[in-house]
Amino acid sequence: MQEKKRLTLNDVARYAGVSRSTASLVVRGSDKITKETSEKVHRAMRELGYVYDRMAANMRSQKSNTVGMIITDVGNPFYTDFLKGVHTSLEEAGYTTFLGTTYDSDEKQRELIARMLEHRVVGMILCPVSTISQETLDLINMIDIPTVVAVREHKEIVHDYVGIDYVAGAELAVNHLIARGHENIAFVGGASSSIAWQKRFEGYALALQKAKLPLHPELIFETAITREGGKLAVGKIFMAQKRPTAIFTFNDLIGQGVMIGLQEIGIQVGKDIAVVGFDNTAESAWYSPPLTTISAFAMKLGNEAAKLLHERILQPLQEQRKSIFQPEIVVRQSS
Amino acid sequence: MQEKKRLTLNDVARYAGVSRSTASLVVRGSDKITKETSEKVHRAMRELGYVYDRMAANMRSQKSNTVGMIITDVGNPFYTDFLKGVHTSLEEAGYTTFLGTTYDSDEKQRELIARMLEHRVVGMILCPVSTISQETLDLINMIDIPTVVAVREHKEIVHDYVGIDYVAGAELAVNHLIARGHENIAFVGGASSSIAWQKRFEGYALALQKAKLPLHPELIFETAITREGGKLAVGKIFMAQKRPTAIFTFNDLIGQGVMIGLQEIGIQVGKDIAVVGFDNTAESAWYSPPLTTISAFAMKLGNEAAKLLHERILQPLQEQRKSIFQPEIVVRQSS
DNA sequence: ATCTAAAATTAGAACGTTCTAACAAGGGTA
DNA sequence: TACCCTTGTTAGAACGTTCTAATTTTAGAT
Repeated sequence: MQEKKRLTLNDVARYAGVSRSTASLVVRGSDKITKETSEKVHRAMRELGYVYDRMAANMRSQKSNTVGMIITDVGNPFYTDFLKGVHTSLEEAGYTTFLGTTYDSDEKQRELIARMLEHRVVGMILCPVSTISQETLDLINMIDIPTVVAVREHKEIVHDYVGIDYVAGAELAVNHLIARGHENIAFVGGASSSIAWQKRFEGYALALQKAKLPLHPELIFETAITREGGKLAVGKIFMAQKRPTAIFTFNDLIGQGVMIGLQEIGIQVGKDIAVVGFDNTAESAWYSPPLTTISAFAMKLGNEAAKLLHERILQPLQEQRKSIFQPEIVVRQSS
Repeated sequence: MQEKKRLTLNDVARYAGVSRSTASLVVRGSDKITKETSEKVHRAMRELGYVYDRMAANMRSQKSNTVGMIITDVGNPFYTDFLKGVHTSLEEAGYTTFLGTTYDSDEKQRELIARMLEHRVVGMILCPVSTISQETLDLINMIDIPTVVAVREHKEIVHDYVGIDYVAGAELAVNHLIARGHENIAFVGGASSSIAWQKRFEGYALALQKAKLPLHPELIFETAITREGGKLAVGKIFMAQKRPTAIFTFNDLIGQGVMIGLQEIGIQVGKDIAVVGFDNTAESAWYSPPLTTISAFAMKLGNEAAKLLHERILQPLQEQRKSIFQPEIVVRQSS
């Protein structure tokens, strides 16, 4: 089995009758090269079937055009929307992206960050896991390349941040329900240990307080962040003494699960009970009834994250930036 | 602004009092290294904050652990399920993955393949766009690294293939509807120019033929492959003289759109009319009514693609393999 | 002590590109 | 003619690692 040697710029140059340096300038599209030389070299590349070795180039020039993108879960529509936003923007700007998924594991996240750094990415977009250990926090703050943290804020992290105002979003949702005349509003889903939960809870409590309504702790239900979790919660909700007339859920996924659970026991969503979600993932418009929700602009968020990253790569020394979107409520038939 | 020089293995070696070669062996976990030396070096790395340069390593050793993954659309749940399968399996096997999305553009696909090759990926998983130009076909067949083509088969492509038997799947769906007593079964969605459509159509026609039922061309509707497309089709379906009592859709996305469209005009899915989808994406179980569908095992498909790729990387010279899953029907309330 | 084989370490070339600085060719000016 | 400037091209070092082959150290046997 004879090893066929890899074609290098040297081979191309020899074939075209120029020096390797010249060939190198040609592949990089330098304007110091005559048209004829350029054509000669391009023809040689074509005829030999040359493939540029970007790794060698990157290693020599100490540059790269790859960025790392670490998200939580490709199964969660919010993150896929976000991913889509990031990825299309980055691609437009000419970057190639490494994908990493943590599945909310702190250790996995550390591992992925390390790996991205070893690959000499030129920047990183990071959706942190929900509960970060001190060790990981230190690692994140030690990252010395442009990095944008997205979706989950953490005040001790020094990098740029892109996210939405969860407190305002939750307030918006609960205000909407209050305006519809509801007084017993449940808050369903998520884990109270995560910052994302705490922010939403803050908005929930704030809205009740401003409307001078009591906060009933027995109307707070924690669940797994899946449709299944939402569906299972329905049973618990109707076990409680205090029956809610409206439900605000941690996100759309859970909202959808709750709606299904309710329908299964014969409760009509939008009529017997109101449900409001959070995230505005694409599917929510397509449920029956369509789910009222708080738009988190996942894709726009992704675009913005990519934009911030790109700008920081071009200008690494600017001060920390935070880009926080104001959520909007999308009223549909579920409430 | 003083440039701080990058830390290299040389620095680590000097600090630890060994040679660079030894340090190199340590980072690679060679068993020829004494425990003490290894510890010395590791301590040095930790204390200096050394970051391994995998690109330099890859370039010297002419190896790499990155693979390219080119899919059509992160917005399509089938592909995200598939992506999840591929990605988790690859990660498990120790690869780092580049993500590329074509949005079904032939040119974009060519561009992405070229870029992946330049990055010296060690293998590639490719979901081809629906209509491939000859130029792209040639490019794909010229790829000289392990490559697995997934989801869309193309008989002229020489690489390994992972997919499902679309003909059998469509037949399964239509048989199910026939068994339920339906005779006028519409086939809705997709573009007849794509192979994916033709295969499904073949199964659709075959099932009708075997049941000695006539095929009504006026019951075939092409649409965009989105929920919107499915919803819009509903109007057209009821404009036709021949009213179907059952609808087989190109995929779940369209099936979901069709269901919503039907419900909006007051038709009860599962009672007045039956709908069967294709793909079995996670959402379909969560619609109301839950959508009967053909399971394409998107995630399993992804796992299998990753497995085939891994095996071919380890053994490049084996003959072409095709792994074709037999679909299964998942009967739910929509039919 | 001496020899030998095995084990651990090392020097220096190599990977395929880019970078630096130097060189050659041509054209304008004095 | 000599000089300089500009434009295009090039030789050889450099990037940070691994590889090959050689060297040193260690351990066991005599």
